[in-house]
Amino acid sequence: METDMKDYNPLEFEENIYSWWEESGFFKASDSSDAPPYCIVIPPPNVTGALHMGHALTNVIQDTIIRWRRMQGYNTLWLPGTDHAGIATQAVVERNLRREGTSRHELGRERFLEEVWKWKEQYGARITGQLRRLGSSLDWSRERFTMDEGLSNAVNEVFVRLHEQGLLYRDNRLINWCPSCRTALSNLEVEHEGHEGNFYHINYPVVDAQGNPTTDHVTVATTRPETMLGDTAVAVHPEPEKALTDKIRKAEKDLEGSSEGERPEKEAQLSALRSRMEEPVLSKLKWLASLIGSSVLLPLTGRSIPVVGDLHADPALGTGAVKITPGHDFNDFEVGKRQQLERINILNEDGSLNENCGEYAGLSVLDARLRVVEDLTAQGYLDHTEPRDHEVGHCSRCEAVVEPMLSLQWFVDAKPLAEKAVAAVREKQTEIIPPMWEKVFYHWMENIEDWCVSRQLWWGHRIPAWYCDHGHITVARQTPSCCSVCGDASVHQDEDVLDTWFSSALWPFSTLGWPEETPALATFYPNALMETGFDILFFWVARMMMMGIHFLDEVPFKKVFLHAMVRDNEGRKMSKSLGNTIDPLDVIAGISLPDLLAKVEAALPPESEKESRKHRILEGISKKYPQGIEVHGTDALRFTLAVMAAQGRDVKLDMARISGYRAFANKIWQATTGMVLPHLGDVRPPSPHDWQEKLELTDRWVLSRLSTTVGEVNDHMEEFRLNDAADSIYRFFWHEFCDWYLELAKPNLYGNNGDDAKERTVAVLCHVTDTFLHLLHPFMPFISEKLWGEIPRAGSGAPSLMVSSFPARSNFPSFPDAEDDMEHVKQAIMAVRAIRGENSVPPGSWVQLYVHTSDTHTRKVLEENKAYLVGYLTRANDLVFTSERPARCAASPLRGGELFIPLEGLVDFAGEILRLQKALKKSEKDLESIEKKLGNPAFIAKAPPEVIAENRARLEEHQSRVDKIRKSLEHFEEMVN
RNA sequence: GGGCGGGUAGCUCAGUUGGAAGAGCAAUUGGUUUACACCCAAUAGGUCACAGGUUCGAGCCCUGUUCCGCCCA
Repeated sequence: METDMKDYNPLEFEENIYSWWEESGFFKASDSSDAPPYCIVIPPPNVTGALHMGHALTNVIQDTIIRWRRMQGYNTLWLPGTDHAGIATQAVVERNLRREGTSRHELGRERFLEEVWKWKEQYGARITGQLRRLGSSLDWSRERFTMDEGLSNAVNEVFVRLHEQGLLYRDNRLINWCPSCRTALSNLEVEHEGHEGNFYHINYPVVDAQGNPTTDHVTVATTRPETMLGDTAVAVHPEPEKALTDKIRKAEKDLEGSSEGERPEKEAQLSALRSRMEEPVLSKLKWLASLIGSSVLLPLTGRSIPVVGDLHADPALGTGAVKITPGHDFNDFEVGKRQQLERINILNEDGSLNENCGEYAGLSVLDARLRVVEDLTAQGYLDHTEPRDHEVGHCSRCEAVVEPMLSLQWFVDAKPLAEKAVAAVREKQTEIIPPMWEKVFYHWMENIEDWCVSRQLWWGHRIPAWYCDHGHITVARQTPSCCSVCGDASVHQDEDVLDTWFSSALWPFSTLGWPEETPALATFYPNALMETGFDILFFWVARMMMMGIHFLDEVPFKKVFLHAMVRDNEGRKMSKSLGNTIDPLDVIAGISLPDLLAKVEAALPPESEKESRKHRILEGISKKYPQGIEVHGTDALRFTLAVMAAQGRDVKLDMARISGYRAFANKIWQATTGMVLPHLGDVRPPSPHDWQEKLELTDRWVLSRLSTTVGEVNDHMEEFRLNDAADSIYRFFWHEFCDWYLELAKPNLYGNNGDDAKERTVAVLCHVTDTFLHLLHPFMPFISEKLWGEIPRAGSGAPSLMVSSFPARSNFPSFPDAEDDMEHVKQAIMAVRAIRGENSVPPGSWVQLYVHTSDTHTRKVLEENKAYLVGYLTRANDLVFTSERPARCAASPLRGGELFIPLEGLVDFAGEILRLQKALKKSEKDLESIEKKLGNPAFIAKAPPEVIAENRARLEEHQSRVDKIRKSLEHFEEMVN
């Protein structure tokens, strides 16, 4: 061994190894292999972002699965790429332009797009760099970007075909509008949040046949009084009495079937309903119904608007009358369609009030709200106000309040597409893991609404639709020379682009060459797996399913594995504006506190540039990482994330946990470089199979444990239980191989047990290490590759661990008898250690061991392994088998015997008495519970025989333990007296 | 309002058809014996949120209560 391998320093070799893998072409998949295909396409990260821990988690899970499958002999393809992320990217570049004192409008479309491409090149490279640093074995020769030519063709093709099939249309409808991004959004891009607000009750005077206000009025209530400027009707229920009667009947039935706990609430609901049937409420509702067909005066505007009868007005709620604003409310829009009401748009694109609002034009929504309320009060129209929380939609990108607005946009008719996707999951053509997400998937898909796909942006796939001066639409794959309807040559293309998710929906097949019939597509579609966070189940998975099935008649992937969200250690979602995102690279390579602070500050979005908030965020970081972040290496981070892959919804990241697994990596390094490699020559030692006849108990034991571990790892991986696989690996290596086998091997390696013993032990060490490194590789690719490279092997082997064969269960023997016998040896050693520890026997002093046993097998095992029971592990100089209890001894029960250590002269006996009393108490408690169980006739009658037998054996064992400890205590008591 | 997930050791979390409560970190005591102090040995620490139920047997299944979180409307 060279000296530079003395310490585990991951930064010294991780990057070099990655470059070597990549240059050697080990990541490349084949389009023409006989091996079974296994393909994962990466969920493309946002090109202008930087990867955070969430991305690290998803990539580590995918890479671990891919590496395992590759080693199993699959033709694996893990396809990399990035997403152009329309709104997000455009916003970042625009912000940068503002800083430079210009804007996209000043630059013009073409030059602006050049700027965005520059950003894309710069930040795209940063992301692929991060992916490489995480060890991701991606086939970089197939890297894709959603706006590549091929993928753009796929987008056009899909747009045109959907249009031809009548599944994509243009319409003037109510959409979600972000006044800050100045674009339409889909429902999914709006996040709802509760806000404190007021419920304003406003009186609309009834007008007579001549159009003059009367003294009567209809009261409506709203949390958004400014929208009244766009009201075009007031709706009331045409048959309030009947509606209430139906509701009461239903509530009564509901009450009958409800549980004790629900009862009070249901009773309250029922009595509230009944009170609506009492006077004067009922008369008031009936009077409202009688107004249908007449009109009310809309205050502040001078307009008269009709009173319409519509079931949307609920006689059980409020005044029974509701204002209708078809231009700015989704429910009202539907009422407006039914009642053929006028739609008035009251907003400009920037969210201010437009010319339809008279004197309020130009005000922001919030200012208008204040002014409207002020004027209503002054003019006596405001009945009263009460506080009320209401839901407000926010843009998921910029957090601005989203406004429902009338707009001409493109929509996908999603229902028919969704039906096929639901069927595919029901029929298990695609399996969702964990299965609890199936329900969520079904619920969303079965209630899916049309998808608004046009965006008023410049960055993205320009909509392949052209308009002529006569208002005709031409949708085409190539730029048309004239209108397809009237032949007019004056056609111009739609200015808008498509929703980013429109192109990501095609990702599982557009990346493989579709619509061309490529060999890659034939080989790797459907993909084997889609692995991603549950938060984009709808954005990605659902839409990929819809598009994949629709255009290729086959599901895009056979399995969907959804992992948890990474949160900070307070359980908050990682977000740049909170400043709690961690760059995985900083965990890998470490970062000083000043550097970390500078980095976080630079990443904070401009909204956080307020000093106080910024200060708070930075202070939090200083508190959480007072020393910055230490070096952990990629392998430690990967192992931690793999262990955390099990969690359902949240992963709270704990730096101490990562350090713990770095210690594991160090342990692997130390054991391999310090205990295994130094004993290997230039030639690989023979396999333990060649030593079959001469294998000792300890050898057979460790080989058997290894075999079990191999089986467990494979089984857990099949079920996507990465955490259990990682745990098996960890426990075997540290707590079985290192804690026991390596220690037990020392007499053979360093002592005078002869060449055979040494060579045999080296053979086992080499074999176990080699196999273990294979198991470890998918989880810790770097350290495993590095150490494996140091083991001598025959010339014809694989060039790299990553392309060698993963161990299968059948390759190794299992020795159940050795595992059982080994327990005798371990038990005896642990007993000596416990006695020494608990009695504070001076570490330097040597003791004598006595074992009393009448069981011949126990005696044989201990005798044969006597060499391990004495010596440095126990600091015992001899072991003597005795038929009698020696005097003045500490004692410990063994299975099938008892162990004694004379304490005379070493310590006083008080400690030993205390120790025995504690042990007795524990054993008695165990014994009692087993006796109780076996004493129960029902247990004997009904429990399976093997469970009964197991408990009988335990009873016997505990009984004997208790007897032995009691005798020892008696012995001491006699002695003391 | 509808739905989902969670409450297990001081902390972060495992616990796969119900059959002896686990890991890591932290803690206490002792230890540099020739792989490792990123270590070794020993020890302590849990009414598995609460209340019922099913069962021979419940952390796990059922019902209810409560607290936390998320999603949808």
